[in-house]
Amino acid sequence: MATVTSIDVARLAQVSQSAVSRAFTPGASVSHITRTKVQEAARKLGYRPNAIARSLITRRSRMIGVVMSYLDNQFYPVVLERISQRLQRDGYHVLLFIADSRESDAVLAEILQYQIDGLVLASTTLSDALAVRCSGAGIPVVLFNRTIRASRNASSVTSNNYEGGRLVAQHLVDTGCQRIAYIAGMEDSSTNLDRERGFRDGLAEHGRLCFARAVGNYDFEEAKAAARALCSVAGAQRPDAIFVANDHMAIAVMDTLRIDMGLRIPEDLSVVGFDNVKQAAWGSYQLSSVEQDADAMIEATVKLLMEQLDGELQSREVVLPARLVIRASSRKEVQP
Amino acid sequence: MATVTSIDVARLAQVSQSAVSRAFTPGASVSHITRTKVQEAARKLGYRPNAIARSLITRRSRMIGVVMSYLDNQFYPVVLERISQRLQRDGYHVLLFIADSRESDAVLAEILQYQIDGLVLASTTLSDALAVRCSGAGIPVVLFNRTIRASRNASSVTSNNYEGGRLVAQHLVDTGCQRIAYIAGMEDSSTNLDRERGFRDGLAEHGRLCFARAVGNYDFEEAKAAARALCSVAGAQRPDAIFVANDHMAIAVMDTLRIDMGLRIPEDLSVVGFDNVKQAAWGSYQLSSVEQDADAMIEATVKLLMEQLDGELQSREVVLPARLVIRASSRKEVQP
DNA sequence: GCGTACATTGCATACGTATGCAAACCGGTG
DNA sequence: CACCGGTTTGCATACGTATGCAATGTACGC
Repeated sequence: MATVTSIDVARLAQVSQSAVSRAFTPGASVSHITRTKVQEAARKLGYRPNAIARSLITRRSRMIGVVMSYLDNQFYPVVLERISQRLQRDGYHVLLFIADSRESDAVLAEILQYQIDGLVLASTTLSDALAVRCSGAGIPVVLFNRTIRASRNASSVTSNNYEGGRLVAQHLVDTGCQRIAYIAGMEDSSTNLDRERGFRDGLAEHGRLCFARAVGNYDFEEAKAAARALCSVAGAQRPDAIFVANDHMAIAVMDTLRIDMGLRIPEDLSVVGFDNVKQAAWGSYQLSSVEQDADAMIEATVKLLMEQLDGELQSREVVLPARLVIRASSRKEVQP
Repeated sequence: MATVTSIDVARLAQVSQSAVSRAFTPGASVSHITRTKVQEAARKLGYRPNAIARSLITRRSRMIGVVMSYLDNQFYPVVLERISQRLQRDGYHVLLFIADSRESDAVLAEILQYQIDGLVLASTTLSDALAVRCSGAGIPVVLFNRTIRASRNASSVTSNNYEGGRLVAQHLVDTGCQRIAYIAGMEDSSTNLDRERGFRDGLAEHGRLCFARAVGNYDFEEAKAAARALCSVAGAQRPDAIFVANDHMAIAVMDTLRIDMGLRIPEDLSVVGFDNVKQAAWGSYQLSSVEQDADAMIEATVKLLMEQLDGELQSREVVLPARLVIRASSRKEVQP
């Protein structure tokens, strides 16, 4: 019905369609008088420039594809919220894609048809090949909180997962833990690999080995099972510290240990997570955790995108510092 | 660079551009042989139909705008995730908009320029006027988890907030609570109004009045302050039950009561929330809560959108049943 | 008054696809 | 062979905007 175009506005304002277009283009060559005439007419008709048509000709959609999965983990909703706001500030918008099933690569192809100006991949489940393909197709790709092996093909932003893992090892050793275990996320995700490697190296620096290990696949229920598996043994065989690959799982672990198994944290067991999501600070958990600076990561992501939009073709890997936040879920006494 | 169009494909496949278009349109008039020739050529060139150009001519973008704010509240990320998946199944995509600041109405105008086929408003902070304007502009609008006064102008999907509030009152009275308080969300949001009204009516049915009231504005920190305000009084003046307008706040309240104020839940105080987010079931909280059936709400939302896309102009209000899930945060003993 | 530099305007075209219409084709029947 | 119904095809145009280019207008200095 009310599909009013620039031509309608032009007619009413007694100018050419070009003039209307220019009136809505900042910095275009239009006289003040024409611009106001056009704006007046536009207001009268309720005219809104058609972004689709504009995209077609400018070859810029001002849309950024954001791929996520796993919004259960509170880290990601926060990222999504802020990245969206951040992009809005620059006049970009987020075309959201939730990746879950195995066939998501196929479906994501659809989103690429929208001529998005860039792509943020924040999903662990998506194939590396996809990132390579996109970037090969000339669209800027930034991997968020993950990396891929063929790194020449895409930029990435992560926090220093390796160092974070190392800090945790250091902390647990320093506070006198003897049997230090690890609950992994998705085993071949880059975050998990880096965190675990840093953790093991950190232990090795003190001549320690990882006492036990289980896999939670970044899943709440699997993490509970992993905790039970690790701790359903006699006291001397039980870990006295667990590093869990992210907070989402660490919270599941804490609940299981305390409520299902009657263990005290940190008296019987230190627990440390990763991400420092808001829930880690909740009074009932007070979870020690490695902080990822979401704002800095987002700022870096947007910066990388914009650089590549401006033609800087080379991809970069940004690694931001990680910081251990110690709370009440891990012991504090320093070993003499 | 590799901007390969239907014309390129046509040339390679020795057919007209029309044929290419038809080869990619399900149910179009093309011979099998042509279609395969085209697909072959398309594959060879890495051709992907340009959705922008398609939208321009079909006047369907297959994009649905989704407006959210407040992803801290775990209810919304879950909704966003599922609604996105649900729409993807039907070949639609989500253009995300995060509303926060007061000027968001202006920025949202941008999103409307994208010729979105429909709009889901799941943000309490956005003005009613906006929904009316959009719907007036002929684009289907569904309000999710909220309603507006001028309801003829937009469909809405809510759970039965009124009944939910009533159930909570009933439950608290039944379990012998005497001084029943309420912590409100945003005071003029429809969810808060309905929940509170149902709650008060439920109390009134038993000849009770709301014992005390504070406002948390659906904010974590404000909810903590509200809890402190209500409970920093001598025992006999302290509520022995609090209905909190949503789980997000209820968890803040529980932490404050238990940890900052040393109260026991439910022995000293029953706490009941609303939404039944996943965290309510976490072992450390075991929060009794009114369940909103997110899947049913999403299904209804998508159904409404599709109906209106098919030309059914009339708007409808869908109200889905709410159900009280009783856990350990509220007393169980039934009064004789 | 003339020439020049510059700001403003309109014309025409392009972006990549979908689709109405008429032409071409195909197979079968009389 | 002519004819017919049905299918397939290509031509031409449309969607709504941006922009290069030439044309027009404006102001100023000589």
